[in-house]
Amino acid sequence: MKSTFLIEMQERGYLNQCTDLEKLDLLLSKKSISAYIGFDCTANSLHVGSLLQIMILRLLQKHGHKPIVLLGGGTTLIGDPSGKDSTRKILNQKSVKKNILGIKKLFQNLLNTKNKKISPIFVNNFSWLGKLNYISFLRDIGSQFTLNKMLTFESVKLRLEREQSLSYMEFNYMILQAFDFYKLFQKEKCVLQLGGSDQWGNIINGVDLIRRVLKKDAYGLTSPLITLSSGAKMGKTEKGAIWLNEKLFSSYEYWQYWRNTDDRDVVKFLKYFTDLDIKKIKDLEEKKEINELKIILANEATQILHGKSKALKAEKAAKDIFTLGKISSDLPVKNILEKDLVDGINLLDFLVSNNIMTSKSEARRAINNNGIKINDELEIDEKKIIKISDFLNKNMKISFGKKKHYQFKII
RNA sequence: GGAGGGGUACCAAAGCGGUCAAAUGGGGCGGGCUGUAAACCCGUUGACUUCGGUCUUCGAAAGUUCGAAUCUUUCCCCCUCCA
Repeated sequence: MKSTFLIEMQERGYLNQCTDLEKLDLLLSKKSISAYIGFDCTANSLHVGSLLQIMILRLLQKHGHKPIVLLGGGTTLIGDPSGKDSTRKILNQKSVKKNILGIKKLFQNLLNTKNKKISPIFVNNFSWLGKLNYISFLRDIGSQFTLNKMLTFESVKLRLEREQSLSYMEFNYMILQAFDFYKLFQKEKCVLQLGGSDQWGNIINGVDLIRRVLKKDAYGLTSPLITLSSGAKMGKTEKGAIWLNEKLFSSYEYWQYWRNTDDRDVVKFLKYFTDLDIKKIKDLEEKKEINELKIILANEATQILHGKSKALKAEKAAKDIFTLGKISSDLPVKNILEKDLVDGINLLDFLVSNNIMTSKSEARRAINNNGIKINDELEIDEKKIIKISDFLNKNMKISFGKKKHYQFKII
C-alpha cells in the first residue's frame, strides 16, 4: 500500500472491507480527496458507538483529505433497517432537526475546522431528499435497482428469514443512502464513503449507482464492528449509552469509562481511540504496566473529546479519589442554590433530581445496599435530609458505589 | 387458505383461577476480594410510600368471577406443518 491514509487505517485495525483497495490506494496516494460518513440523528448526541467513525474522519484529515459529515436529516426519518431485527420508532421532523444541531456541535472539537483545505463539510441529506419528486426519482434512480438484488442484501434477508416485518419505507432506505452518495459525488466530488461493516450493503449500492448512472468510479470502505472481550457491545453500558455530549456524560465519567477498560481491550483501544502513533503504542505496551496504560488511554481519549485541561482534571480527580482517598476538587461541580437548602432537600429527591439515580426506589435500594456515601461517609438513612451543614466549605461530595462521584457546591 | 403451537419483566424461560410484582438462568446495580481489570463470593433487581400498604405490569381490547398472567370472545403478531 502506498497511501499513508490507508497504511495507517490498516495499522490501527480500522480496515474491514473495501470495494477496490488497489485503485483506491492509487487514488489516495496521488491526490487529496473528499470522503463521507453518514450519521443517524436519532438522539441529540452521538455515543461511543460512533467514535470509531469519528476517529476515521480525523485520520482522513491527518493525511490531508477532506471529510464530509453527512447528517441524516432525511434518512433518519425513515430508519435504517441494517443490523436491526425490528422496526424502530420513527422520529418526527422537529426532533431530528434538534438532534442535528446537537450532533453538529460535537464535531467542532473533534475535527480540525481551522485548516480550510481539510476542514469538514457538513451536509444534511434532507436538503435533497426532502424535495424529491416521487415519479422522477423512481424513473431516474429506482430503475437502477432490481428487486432481485435488493432482496439479497443482509439487512433485508435477515428480516425476511425471520419473518419480521420490513416495511416498504424501510426497504427504501438503501436506495436513499445510495442516492446520498450519488448526490455528494456530484455536489462535492466525494469519491469515498466510509462506514461500519453493517453499512457495507448500503455503501456498495451507492458505488454501483454512481458507476451505472454517471459512469464514474467511487469507492466504499468499511471498518470492523468492535466487540469487547467480554462479548458486550461497544458503547453501551446496560444502564445507558456512553454519550459524547458533556451534558449527558461528564468528562470525569468519560475518563472513568476508559480507565475501566477490560485488560484484554486496552491495547486495541489505544490503537482505535487515541492519536498516539503505532510505534509509540508498541513502545508503551512493552514499558508500561497495564494500569498505567489504562490511564494513558483515558487521558488521550478524553483529551480528544473534551480537551486537555478537562482530561487532566479528570485524571487528577481520579488520583485524589482512588489513590489518595480524599475528596477531590477536580470533579465536575454542580451548583446548588443556597435558598433551596434552607428547608433542606430530601436525599432521595436529591439523588433523583441530579440524575444520580433514576428513581426513588432505586435510590432506596442503593442506600440499603451501602452504596451511597456523603462526603465519604456511608449514608444508611433513606430519610436523610440534605442541609447546609452537609456542605464543607460550601462543597459536598456524593458517591454512588466506588466509582461514581458527584460534587456539589453552594452558590 | 387449512391444522396445530406460541406471545410473560432488560434477555431467555417457568407459571396456567387466589399463597404472583410473578420461579430459575443470563445481564444490570451495590457490597466483599483485587489492580478503579478479569474470575469468584454475597446482596439486590416495577413505581410510590406516613413502611401499614397503595398503584401500574404477563401481545391488545372486551367479558366471566368475590378474585385473572392463568378461563371466554374478538383482534394483532410470531413459529411449525399442509395447500
